[in-house]
Amino acid sequence: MPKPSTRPVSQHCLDALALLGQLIREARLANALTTSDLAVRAGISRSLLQRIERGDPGCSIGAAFEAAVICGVPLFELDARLLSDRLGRQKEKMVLLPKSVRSVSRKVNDDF
Amino acid sequence: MPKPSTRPVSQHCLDALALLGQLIREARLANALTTSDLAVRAGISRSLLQRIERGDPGCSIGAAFEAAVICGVPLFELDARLLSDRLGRQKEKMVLLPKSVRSVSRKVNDDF
DNA sequence: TTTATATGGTTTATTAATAACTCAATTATT
DNA sequence: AATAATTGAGTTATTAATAAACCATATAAA
Repeated sequence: MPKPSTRPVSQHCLDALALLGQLIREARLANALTTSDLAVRAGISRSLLQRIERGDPGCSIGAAFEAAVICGVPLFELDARLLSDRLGRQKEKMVLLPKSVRSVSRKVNDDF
Repeated sequence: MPKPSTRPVSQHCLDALALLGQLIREARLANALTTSDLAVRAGISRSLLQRIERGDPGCSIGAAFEAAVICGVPLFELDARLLSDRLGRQKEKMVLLPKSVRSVSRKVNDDF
């Protein structure tokens, strides 16, 4: 028996997870899919899909996103057509950013 | 040594995961946070944060969302202020939906 | 109302994620 | 160019997620 997860999660994060779960459930019903149907299509178990719809933070993000994608829940308000384009533009932006950061105050001069 | 995950994940899903990871990384750098900094604030290990930024589908959704929230990546294009409101409205919508669905063709009459 | 199906909530064995560490390579600053 | 810090990637022990049962309840259709 696995111990229940003890990782602290902020309320805002729990809210976002709950919303995603509800959106998936709503989209599933709108497409007239049973939990079993969607689980099979997503390649996951029905019990895992139930936890995803409940907004369980312990689910793998791959499973949750797959379920969302299959029943048409837009991730980041982007549809499939725009996603790859945005990925490319994002990469270009990243090139302009520093590869790493340093602490602003790194050595205090206190020999006086 | 745990076997590598074998769950199939669609390309669209992988793209969405990669985008989220890049957005988190960009936001982290914009806030001048090291991977260690953000990991500590999110209550996760640095190695897990690295996987999240890489878009690994096996990460827990709670860990990924927490990291995103902390460095200000908007989930579902919603900020914290609007999220709880939308959660409420979503619940109201759900009440109007059927609680379960049935297969359309459920019994074929083939005794003739 | 009856019947068949979907769902919610358990349990347990198996599988994979996670934390903590190490080390090499990059990167930013002086 | 030298130095110090960040990052990337790999390893292993521990912990938790997942799949697959099961059953009770709720739900939709006849």
